[in-house]
Amino acid sequence: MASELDLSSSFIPSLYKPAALLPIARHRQSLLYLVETYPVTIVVGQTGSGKTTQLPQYLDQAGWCVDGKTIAVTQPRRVAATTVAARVAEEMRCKVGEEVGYSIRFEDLTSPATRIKFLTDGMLLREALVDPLLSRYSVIMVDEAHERSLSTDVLLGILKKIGKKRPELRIVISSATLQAEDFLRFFAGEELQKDEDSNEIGGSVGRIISLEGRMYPVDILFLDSPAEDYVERAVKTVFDIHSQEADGDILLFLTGREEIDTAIQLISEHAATLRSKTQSVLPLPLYAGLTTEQQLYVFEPAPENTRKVIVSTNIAEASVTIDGICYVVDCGFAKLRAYNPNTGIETLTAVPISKASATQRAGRAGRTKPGKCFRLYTQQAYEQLPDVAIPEIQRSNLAPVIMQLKALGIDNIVRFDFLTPPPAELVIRALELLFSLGTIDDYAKLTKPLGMRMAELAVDPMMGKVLLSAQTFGCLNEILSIAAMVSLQGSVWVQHDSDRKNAESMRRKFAVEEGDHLTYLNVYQAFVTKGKKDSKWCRDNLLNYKSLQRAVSIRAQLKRYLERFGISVDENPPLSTSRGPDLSGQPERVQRCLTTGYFAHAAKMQPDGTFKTVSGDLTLYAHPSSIMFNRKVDWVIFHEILQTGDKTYIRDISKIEKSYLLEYAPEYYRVK
DNA sequence: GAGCACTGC
Repeated sequence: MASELDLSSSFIPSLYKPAALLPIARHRQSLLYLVETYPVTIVVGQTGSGKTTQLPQYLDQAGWCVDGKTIAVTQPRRVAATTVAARVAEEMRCKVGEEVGYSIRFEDLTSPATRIKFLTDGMLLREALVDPLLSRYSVIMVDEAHERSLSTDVLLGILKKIGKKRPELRIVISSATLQAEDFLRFFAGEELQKDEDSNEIGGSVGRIISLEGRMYPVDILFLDSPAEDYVERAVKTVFDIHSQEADGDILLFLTGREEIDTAIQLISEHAATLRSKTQSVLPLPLYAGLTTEQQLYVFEPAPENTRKVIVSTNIAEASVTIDGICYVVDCGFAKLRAYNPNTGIETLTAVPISKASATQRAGRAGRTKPGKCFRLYTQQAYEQLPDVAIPEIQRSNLAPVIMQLKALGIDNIVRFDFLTPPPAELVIRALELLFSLGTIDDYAKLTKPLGMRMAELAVDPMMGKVLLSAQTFGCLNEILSIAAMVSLQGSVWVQHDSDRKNAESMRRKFAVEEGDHLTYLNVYQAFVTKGKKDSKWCRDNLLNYKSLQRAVSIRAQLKRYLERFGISVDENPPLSTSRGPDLSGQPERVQRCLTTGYFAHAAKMQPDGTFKTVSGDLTLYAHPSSIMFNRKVDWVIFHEILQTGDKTYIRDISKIEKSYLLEYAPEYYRVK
């Protein structure tokens, strides 16, 4: 899993530049002046400018942490928060957790001495639940804001609100060039003016400052005419580079696992035909679905006389940085998730990337010396790409976001100041779901205590409702484990293409007739008892050790929340599933309890083995990863619905009785 | 018979 890919400690030395030599050092005085003078500073800085590591230290030295205040620096990713903290701590000659610390879910390495704190932007939002004005921070720097992640966008809206109430608070936004003015305009509102003489933009609210990066030039090359098959064309390009260009590794961007496997295969086949005298080629896959060990190969130096060709998804665009890349081959596409508010279905499809993405991909070739980027599309096609991708907030299921905003005291979602407002249909759909779950009332206010508690739990609203119903069904212990397993999002089993049959029989060992949820419960129970939390036991059973460890942490955290609500968890009653002795009708309780949250995700199996939604207008397929794949059932509820290619799949499926739907969602199913 | 990338005290 990418989130567990923690390689940076071994790579810090190569990234090290003496701080005084970083381009940002020349701008120290101007930066401090801007932060001193204006509430908002937009820092445009390329890779290697040192903004993330140096600016917080300048601010600390300039006195922004006197009287016990802290500087917060947010990151969209956990790995970034921990590794940047480690580097800054080293520069400040302290241990992580002393003057410099970080805070991410399950790990809080901060202390009363901490003056610079790195944290995920999601984490800062959680802090705002307890401290709505984020009063302990004198400066809040939002790094990588141009990525426009869901939580970054929510955070920016919240910060604008807080800024009005705390004029002394300083907000620093780090952004790519393309969006800097949008950010400033957002914070400045109508007050922003453009000075035609100096071409400077600003007002009393803020200013933009640009820092040069430490990048080498990258030559961009386009195709003369469009490629018919970009995977084939990519492989041809790789070998053209190999035979005609100087030493240096190649990074090839494709959209997904299937394309990557095909390309690796083609490259291996062709490489075998090369004359033995020439330098050889080593193709390596990189995508989030690989295990950590498999991902680590891309960081190892290639053997002598060997050129690495890393074939990667978008993960190498921003999340994973590999040194030594001199050539980038860019297919021009990426798979993106989108949410259809009319059907409530998520889609995962390959779409053309933005100009900003294309620039970011090309930049991956210029980290160690001048490089080249081969774009597998025409310059004309490039000109037609959108400047930036549609932000997540405009293409996501907003139920969790709206629940969070309401918990932060923002009840009027329509009037909330978003950087880019989400489409009305998304907001309406989310409000409808929250209302049907009992999270909000007729006035769209969070209900007490249900809605308030759901917002505090770190799970999506449907599962939150299930957790908060579990006590009345007498299956809280089981639901806690199930909720933790479902939040692993499919990473319970490791995937091996080689022995698909074996994988299937391993899965069957844990399979439960009632469906995926109780199967997960079985796996979890086996892991904490028989498996003794043992990595070898996991390997033998093709289970993902790191994921299951994570499930243990998530479960413990959820349990702590529930106990804080006064809901006690009895760990003792014996578990029973259809595999074990059925002592108390426990599977049925779990099935009933799941229905209280997932009634809107119900489907009925047809004679041909496909499923139909309650309204009957959609044909759904059980995802092949489900225990319900190729099985006979009647009614089911499911966790997720996802359209890929021309089929719509449901995942994490459990059997229910039709009567449960009417019993637990009478309003929702009133007329049917 | 199959899946882009992230995240939550």
